[in-house]
Amino acid sequence: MLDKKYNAAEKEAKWLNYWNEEKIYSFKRDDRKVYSIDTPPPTVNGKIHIGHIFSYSQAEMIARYKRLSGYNVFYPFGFDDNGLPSERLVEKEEGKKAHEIGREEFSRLCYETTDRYESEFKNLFSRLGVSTDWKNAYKTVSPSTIKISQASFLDLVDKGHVYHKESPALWCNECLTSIAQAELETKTIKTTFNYVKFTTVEDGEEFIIATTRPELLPAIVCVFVNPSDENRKHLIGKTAHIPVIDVEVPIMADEKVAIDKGTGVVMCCTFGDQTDIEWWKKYNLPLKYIFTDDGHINDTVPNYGGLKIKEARAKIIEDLQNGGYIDHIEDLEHEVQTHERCGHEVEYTVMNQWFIDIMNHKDDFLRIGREIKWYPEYMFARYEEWVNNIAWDWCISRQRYFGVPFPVWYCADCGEAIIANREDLPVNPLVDQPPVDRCPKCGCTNFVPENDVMDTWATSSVTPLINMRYGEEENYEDILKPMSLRANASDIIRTWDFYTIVKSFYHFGMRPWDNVMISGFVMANKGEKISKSKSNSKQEPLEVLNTYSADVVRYWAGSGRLGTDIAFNEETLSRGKKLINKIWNVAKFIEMHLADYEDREFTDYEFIDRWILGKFAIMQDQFLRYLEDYEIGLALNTLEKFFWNFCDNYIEIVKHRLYRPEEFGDIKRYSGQKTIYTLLYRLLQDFSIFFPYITEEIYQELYHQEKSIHLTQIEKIDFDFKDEAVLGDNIVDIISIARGEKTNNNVSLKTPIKTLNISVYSKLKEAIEEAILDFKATLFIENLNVEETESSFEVKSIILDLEDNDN
RNA sequence: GGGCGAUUAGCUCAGUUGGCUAGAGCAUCUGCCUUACAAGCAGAGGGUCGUAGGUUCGAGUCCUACAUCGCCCACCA
Repeated sequence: MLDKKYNAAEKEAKWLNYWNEEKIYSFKRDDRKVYSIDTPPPTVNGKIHIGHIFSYSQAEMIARYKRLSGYNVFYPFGFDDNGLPSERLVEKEEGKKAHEIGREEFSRLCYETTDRYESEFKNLFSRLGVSTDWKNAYKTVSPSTIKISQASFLDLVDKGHVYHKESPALWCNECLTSIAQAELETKTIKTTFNYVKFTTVEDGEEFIIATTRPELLPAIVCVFVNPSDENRKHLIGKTAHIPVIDVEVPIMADEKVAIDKGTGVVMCCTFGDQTDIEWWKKYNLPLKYIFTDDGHINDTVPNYGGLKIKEARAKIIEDLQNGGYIDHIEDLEHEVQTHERCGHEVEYTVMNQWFIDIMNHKDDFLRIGREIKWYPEYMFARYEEWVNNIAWDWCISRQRYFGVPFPVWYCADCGEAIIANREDLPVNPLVDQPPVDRCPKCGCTNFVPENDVMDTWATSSVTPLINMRYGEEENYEDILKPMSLRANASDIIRTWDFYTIVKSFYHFGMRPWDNVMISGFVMANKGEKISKSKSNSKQEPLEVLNTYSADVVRYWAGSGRLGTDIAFNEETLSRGKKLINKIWNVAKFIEMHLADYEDREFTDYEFIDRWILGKFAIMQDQFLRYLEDYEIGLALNTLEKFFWNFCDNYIEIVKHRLYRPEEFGDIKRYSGQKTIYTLLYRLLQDFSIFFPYITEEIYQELYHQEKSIHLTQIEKIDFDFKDEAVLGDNIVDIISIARGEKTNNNVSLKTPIKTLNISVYSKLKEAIEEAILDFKATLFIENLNVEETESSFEVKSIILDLEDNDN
């Protein structure tokens, strides 16, 4: 027997435990088709926020849908505990910087801390009802993952897509590491635009350069004007004298200078921005690098050495002003590039870095991107735009500690890079010996290890390889190449999706997955994104789960259109709560009427039963079509709408027949029983995608043919009652009008109708005659007069038995 | 500046390839204890579908322009 009230907390704990013990979601190879999902390993940086709940739920529902559709679902989970986010977490918890703690101890703390958070994460996601096989869970710093990540590196080395080079790279002087273009976040800051007077050495002509970064004056190597700039092209070929710094640099011509921007004269420093690097390469300019790694001016710079970058800026402006070299200063608000992990402005540095070639294969990445089906389709445009706009190869080395080490040593004499052998992986060059005794180039016997570790994306971009156990003897390469689905939020299209495509193309020459499903964001308030740094997410996932139950939270997470942002909305949650409650109550009602029910072949359905079965068939068709397009929210909406109609109209009509067999006969009652038995089962299956807990509870009480409702399969519909679906709706319309009449008279719906006069088209008349007992019982009709008309229908008059109501 | 999306009832949102009178929930108002459910049920009011043009027999839906909001990118001279 179902309980009178549904106690969500108790039941959810019970079934979660049951699923774990019975291994309901475990993955085993069998002869079914595999549907595989590449799930984002959440970054282990301390907090799961409500946004995770949202986007993971959506992919999870697809896993359940595919399972119900008969697929063998491969749905693993991972934790991204590798790299800078974990390091920052540990630094924050310890209140110390990594270099103060020491490399070895720091790594130990990273492992310990991430382990602790991962078990919390696991509990939270399990609680949410994530139907993953935890046996296949991975971490991005485990030995097996390091092995695969290093193997990926070796494969790319073999294929010539990796190079090691001294090259300008983006540098974060807060995190003390190089970073990749994808890790940049733009930020608006207030600064000043300084108009500095320069002069030509040849004839002392004054010209002005506007700059926001005067501290770069000591790094100036050249001045550019546009060759077609009529007012300034006479400067080309002359020499510029730099005030205060007192150096001379050539004035050159380049088309890239915008005549109307600033003063039309640009200084080129090494390096202030992307264009500087381009010019530096193009014209083979000298290198004057003036910053230290931790954001100071180099000691070699007179007067400014040792100052922080911003201090130097202030001082040089002051010096320029004192010397009369400032024409004027304007306030300016502009966007700067910052490191997304810490929010600090990035600089450029030149050092030895490992790069993956991106620029030479953009066309391939676009082609592969087009082979993948993107849901919603327009998300492909974001990918395409990103690929088209990439300006750098992918710098994968990080001057950090906690991550996948490069399997590389260098010859101490000649610098030749020695790469590990594949069979020795995983290796840590800081501990392990190189695979050769002598440098193959110069023959010396001294080696130094590579200190850098890999970018965290270098590893998370191989999640399909991790999932397929790439390079292992027992692997899933045959079933996961490609995987069926990648699911993630729109913010990591440019990183996770893009880099995974890059790697998959280089390793296998093919797409990593067939489909990509992109979810939107949870907004803190309308139009305000939840920010990692601002922590403006007011809803703690665990608290929300405790308050509303997992099923209800999933109702919220499953609503809305795919790819569309959503706000955390109490109203949606209370609507979900009501729906859950209604499911419970109707199940109780149905259980009550199935006490003597035995399932057997039966085709002699009553008209009203055929109506609701026909309505269900139409709904189910739409429902499944939405799910095929990964439109969870629209599918749920369709299902929900049908369900309320089922409760408020069908059940209200059929209940009389169920309660009073003496009046209607056992066969008519059985028809109703069979209908509610069939439909509740099918509804539970559909709802189980969204509400795994309550559907399991009801299924186990009422049906329990399988070990779990989540192991059942949606069967094809073998009935076709399209005509009844339309005619029945018209009958319901008439019922609604008659109910309205009662309501308008402020009387109970039980009030008898003395006489109901209606006129209806002939087919509807036949239907009403067929459904006459149900119809009359539902409205408490004493006398019914049905007139026939050409088309349409009308309620002519309703005479209520008001006296009866007074009793 | 470039790309993408959004704009529909007081609020949150559906509205599929153009097709009868534009829908739902919440909120508001009016009723109803009805042998599952008052956390319920039955009703009512509420919209010139962002603006202006265009295509069409017909436009919330397609096209163009504009406005507002959001996201991503570029912009450090």
